[in-house]
Amino acid sequence: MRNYKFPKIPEATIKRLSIYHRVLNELIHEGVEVVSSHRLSELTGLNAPQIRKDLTYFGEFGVRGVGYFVIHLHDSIREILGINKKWNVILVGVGKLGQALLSYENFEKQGYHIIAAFDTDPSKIGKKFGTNEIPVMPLDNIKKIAKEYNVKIAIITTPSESAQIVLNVIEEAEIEGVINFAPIKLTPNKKVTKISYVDLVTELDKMAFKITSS
Amino acid sequence: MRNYKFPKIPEATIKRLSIYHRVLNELIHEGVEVVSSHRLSELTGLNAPQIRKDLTYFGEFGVRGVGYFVIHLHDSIREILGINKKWNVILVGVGKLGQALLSYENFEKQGYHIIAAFDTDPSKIGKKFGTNEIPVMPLDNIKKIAKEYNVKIAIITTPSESAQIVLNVIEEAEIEGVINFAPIKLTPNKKVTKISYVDLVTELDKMAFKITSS
DNA sequence: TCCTGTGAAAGCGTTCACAGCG
DNA sequence: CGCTGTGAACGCTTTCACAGGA
Repeated sequence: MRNYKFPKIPEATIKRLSIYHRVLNELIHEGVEVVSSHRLSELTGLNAPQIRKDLTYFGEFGVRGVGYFVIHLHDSIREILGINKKWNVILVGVGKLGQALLSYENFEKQGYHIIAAFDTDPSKIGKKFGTNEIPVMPLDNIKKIAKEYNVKIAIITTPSESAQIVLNVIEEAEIEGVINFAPIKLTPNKKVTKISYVDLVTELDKMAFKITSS
Repeated sequence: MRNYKFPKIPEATIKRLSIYHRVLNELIHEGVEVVSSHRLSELTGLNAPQIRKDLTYFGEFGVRGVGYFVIHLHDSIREILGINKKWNVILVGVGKLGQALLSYENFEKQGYHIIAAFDTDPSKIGKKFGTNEIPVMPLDNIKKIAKEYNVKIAIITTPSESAQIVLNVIEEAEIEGVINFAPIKLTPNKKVTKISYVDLVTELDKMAFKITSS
């Protein structure tokens, strides 16, 4: 397997790769075989030199005078992002938002399989959610399940008060990546732990500012 | 009212202001009266000069040798972001994710009031969701409700296929800001329309990359 | 002395013009 | 000729060291 530990890839480039990947998916379904950076620009709203630059961080995927072969580029991006294989994921905090994510079909479509959910509420344990019938278990089981299913990513959708404790448990289970929906800063105990934040109120605040200041 | 149309405020600064605001909220509840940029740094994980710089884009809020008065800074940020008043918001697309957001209490707490939800599914129309009993209406009502309640922000949680059509309707209703959860690029018809994207699969893709490449 | 405010420098990401090649 | 690949320039954001003031 190729080593993609390049030194200076902008975080924003990775985000855009994910978007190219989605668009290429659609092009494949439409039967399109070749696409230019200009066409990708139209489809994504990003500009063409940006797209070319992003791609060349990882190699030369295009053909000069022609463009990019859709399937080849799609596969290459999958390999780069590491999504050419299934990822088993767990979710902690089966409130409304957690339940919504357990039913979110795009995760499964993109190869993210939520293998189990966890909650402290006894009335939720044993229940199943989503079309995949994802079972809810007590937090004690996280370590066992994570080992058994090689889980590397966890989603936290607990209230803010519980999120740090949950993170501790998650790190105990050797899970490396956490997507945190709780609006609170988490402090990892291990250096390897990667935490990303999805902050819904912040999104609204940014929008409020834009409207107010325009 | 002061005019905050400053020329060169980084987008990232606005996001951080939202975070400072949240932390200041907590400090107020703890009865803390004064806070230094160093302490804010600990609480947010951002570094202290960054915090000072962010704040001085908008004025001088601190006292040298002392720090920032929590309540004063909190109020100032509210005014800057434009969240010193209630915002009426609508949500379009009452699927699982939409329903979860209709029940998301942090919106209401922060002054974002979802006034109504909209869907094309007749079986959903007339129902009410969330603790605030938010009613679901047909899309035809968007314009009327938006006018009546002075709605400036809409949240789109429809499937990708419907999102562009919904945006068109939203723009008809003179709504300026859209937070789009559908994983598709939307093309606004008006220059004033502001669109922000919350892309859950992209978050997972970024995490997959980080883990794979580490 | 302490902590904020800030200009200047460094660092980083994007844009551009064109070189390179089918 | 067309479209990719890319070094260099540009512009934006963060960092830093210290000036400024209670």
